Amino acid sequence: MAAIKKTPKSNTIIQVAEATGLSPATISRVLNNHPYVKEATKKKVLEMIEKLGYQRNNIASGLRSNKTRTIGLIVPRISMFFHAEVITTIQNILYKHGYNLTICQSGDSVDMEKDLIRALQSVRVDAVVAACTLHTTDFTPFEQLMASGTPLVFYDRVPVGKTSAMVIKGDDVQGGYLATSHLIEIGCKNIAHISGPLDCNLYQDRLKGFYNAMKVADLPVRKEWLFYQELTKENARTALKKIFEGPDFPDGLVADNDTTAITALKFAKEMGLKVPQDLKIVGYSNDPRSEIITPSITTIEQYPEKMGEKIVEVLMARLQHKNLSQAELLAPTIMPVQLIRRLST
Amino acid sequence: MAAIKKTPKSNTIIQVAEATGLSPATISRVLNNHPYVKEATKKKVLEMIEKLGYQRNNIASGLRSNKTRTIGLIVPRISMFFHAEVITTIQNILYKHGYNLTICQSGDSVDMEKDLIRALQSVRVDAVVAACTLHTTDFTPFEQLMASGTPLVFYDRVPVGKTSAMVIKGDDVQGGYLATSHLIEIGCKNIAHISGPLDCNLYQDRLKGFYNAMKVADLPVRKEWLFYQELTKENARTALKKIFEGPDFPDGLVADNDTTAITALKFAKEMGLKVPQDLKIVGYSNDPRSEIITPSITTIEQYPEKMGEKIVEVLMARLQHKNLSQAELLAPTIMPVQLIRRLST
DNA sequence: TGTTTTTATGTAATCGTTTTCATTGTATTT
DNA sequence: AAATACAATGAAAACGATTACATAAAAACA
Repeated sequence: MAAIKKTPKSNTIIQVAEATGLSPATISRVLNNHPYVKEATKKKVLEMIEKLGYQRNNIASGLRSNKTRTIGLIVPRISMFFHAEVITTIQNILYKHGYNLTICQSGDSVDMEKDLIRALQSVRVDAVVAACTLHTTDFTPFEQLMASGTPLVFYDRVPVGKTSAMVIKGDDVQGGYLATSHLIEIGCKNIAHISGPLDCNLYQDRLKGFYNAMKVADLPVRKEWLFYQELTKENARTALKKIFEGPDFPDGLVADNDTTAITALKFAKEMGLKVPQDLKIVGYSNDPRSEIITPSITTIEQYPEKMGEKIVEVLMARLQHKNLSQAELLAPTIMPVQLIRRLST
Repeated sequence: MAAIKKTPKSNTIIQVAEATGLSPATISRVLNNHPYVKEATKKKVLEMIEKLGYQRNNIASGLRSNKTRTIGLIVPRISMFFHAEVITTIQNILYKHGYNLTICQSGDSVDMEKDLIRALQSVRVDAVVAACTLHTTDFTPFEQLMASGTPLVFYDRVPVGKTSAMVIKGDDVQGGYLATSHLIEIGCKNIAHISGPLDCNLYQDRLKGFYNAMKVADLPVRKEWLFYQELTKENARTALKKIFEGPDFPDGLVADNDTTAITALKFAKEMGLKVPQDLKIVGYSNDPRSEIITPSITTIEQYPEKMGEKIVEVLMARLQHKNLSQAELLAPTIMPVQLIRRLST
């Protein structure tokens, strides 16, 4: 006959209260370092907590106080270099502030994203940080989240219209401009551009930057060399095939992510084109792979750590003082980008 | 005079009860699809829930039921390809089971790891999944976690001694063996090995595999070509410098991760050595970079998705039936690995 | 010294569920 | 038709903290 396994009962504030001869309220005050607690009692309580190995139950605490000290984060994929870096920075800083981070991946699925918002809402996170799906055009789930009182900050992939959420984005117009004008400066006259779905602010902006640069240089934009699909390896290949079925070839390519730039590099090699002599390529994001490949790829650095820092800064300001000016809340913060020149150009 | 902003009060089970003329208990039963609820009432309740936009408060639910439907995960870094893949798989499968995942990064710091265990404990996760720090030798924080009743599964980086936790690891002995014997088969006689800290099961095992292969081939192991530092780019460089200051050079290198293999490739290029002619290199983990670099690097595939699936399988078995045999709980599961041959060998 | 203020603590209500127990109604058995 | 089972619901007690309110003790003031 097997012994009945009883779950080891973790001890509570009440155990601590009894052991010290104080009331639960006082223990709670010590835990939350409330000012009105005598130094001696505080010490006594802390010692007892240590002795009993007491661990505050954040679930109970959260229920009563309506604060979970947890931030939810929704991101398309943690395996994307840029996002991994942003997340790590956020997590480290939040940790110092005593907050936990719950990381969720939407996998670029709008439905999943919607589900995740609900899930985070139902665990009552104190705030949400989100980089949207490529295809998120309906922001009502996010609006509902905010309506229920949860602060929300979007980063990188943000709503295109107006929103009452906080917004932190990279300077993608500038990024697109830098990439394109760099190609122009080093002599490209016929530039192709593989961009992403225009639902997404990222690609809208980078495209705008592209057009700006072309206009400044007075170069014509060839529509048949412009693509707006999701930036996967496969899509890159089909786009490249179309571009290089002629009649003439471009001498420069702006790729809106590094995966596409890498694929283009391979494709060029297969076609017997020399990079950078025959074709110059610029990527986007400074993925580690872009540095490692031969030739290394010129790309746009987005400074993910800086963005992570800014996100937490804005978030904490909102969470703590919460008396931010309207202006401060409504104006999107735009983070600088830089061109990293390498051997592909 | 500014309008006082009152937090929008999210509605509760009680609102739903009043709106339907039922008791909170019944609403709760519907929510947990308890069998004893009339089909008609169930329908009525669900409609009202929809209508009111009611959202279950998982904090309250968790407090009462002692189940949060959240799994905690501790991992050194999400930016490591292998872990990112494992995590994504775990998250997707858990999601289907109705569980959330809280992802934490230890940054390979033992102190941080300890803190994270406490943090997860205090949010009362239903279970913890962990890949340890490189330097974790004291497992008492983990033991305490289990003592408090939280199921624990280690994966990849696991305790070396005996543990009552569930363990899922790659076949690193085999991995080390495959890498080494492959080099031997293609003609290497003088093989160097850059491994990691031997505190970690990974490197102990891979080293064991290395020794096994060398022994089978009756090749001598040169201690001055053996390294046990953390596998960073910088450490790889210093190791390589030592190896290649002579008097003679190895013709093969087993690198215990791909970062090291990549660094070795660059180093060889700088030295004017041709890979694979002068030096053959094998890496570990099949990081995407290993495929992209020129020449592409032979490496050991660890099938992260398979491991992720196994982790959830074991976890759910434990969480649901929890009547697993002792044997099943105590025997570590070992996942197969495979050599991916590329141009570096 | 008596009164007021401040500090330190306790009492008890509360957060929103789940769940035990009790109760009612309906079906089944004899 | 009476006795018994079972299905469907409600009432109220948890879960473990926080916190508004009450009270006691100490300090400051008059």
